[in-house]
Amino acid sequence: MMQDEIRKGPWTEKEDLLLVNFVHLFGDRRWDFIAKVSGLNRTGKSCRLRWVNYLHPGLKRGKMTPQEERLVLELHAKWGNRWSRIARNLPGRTDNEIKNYWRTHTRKKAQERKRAMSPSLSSSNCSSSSNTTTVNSSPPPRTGETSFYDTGGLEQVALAGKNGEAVQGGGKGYSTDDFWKDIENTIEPLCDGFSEEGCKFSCPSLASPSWEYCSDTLWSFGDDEEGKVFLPYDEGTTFLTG
DNA sequence: AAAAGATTCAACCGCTCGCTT
DNA sequence: TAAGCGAGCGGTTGAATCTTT
Repeated sequence: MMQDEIRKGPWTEKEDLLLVNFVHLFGDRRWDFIAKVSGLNRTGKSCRLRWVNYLHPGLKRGKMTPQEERLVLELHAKWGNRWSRIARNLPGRTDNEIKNYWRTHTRKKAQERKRAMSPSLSSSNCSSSSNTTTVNSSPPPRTGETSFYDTGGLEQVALAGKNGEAVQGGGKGYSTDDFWKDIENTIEPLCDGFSEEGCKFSCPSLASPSWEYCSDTLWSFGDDEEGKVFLPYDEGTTFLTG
């Protein structure tokens, strides 16, 4: 078969599209298999990570909302560094994202504390109670919160996939929704006549932006204990687990 | 306008867990 | 029951981007 030089490092748009297609064909479980048959020259692990952290259609990108921040703090206080567990209670957020957020958050706090302690020992600053919900630090406004993919980059890739080559920039006004519809269209021909028992996707369901579908993946709730969590997510959408 | 420093985020690594044979 | 394999998780790192001087 192909030269099996395992690729590492950043993913290209082409690889992304390829991966998305194959995940839709074979499901998001058999990563090793997908890695092999796709010809990506990536490890299954790498494919999974890319999918989970970046390509998954249910992902919310961009800044954490204050509610999410609060929830992260609360859950972290409860569970510690169980990022995936915490992530399960924040639909659209990945463990990696939360982990990164937490790191940033704690570092910032540490710095604040240091600053508060060193110069004048200002006693007024009692905000640094170990890990409770005193959140004064929403992440700094990152202008240009839009990445290539935020601005429809991946969508463009999808289109590119259709047209056979990459499209640069300017993917405005093209929603994630549209993207997944596109993907659907892109891969439908592939699905046709391909009956792999592992292909648990019926293509038409792909476009669903909400992807509650994920019964057994990313954001399945209530796998445990005090799992009843109110999620202040999305115009009043309330998830109750248990 | 350029350089330096700080921050964020994507990706890799190693370990553990769970399923299958 | 034990061994092997694949998937998932948490920690860590390095590149890219943004902010400040």
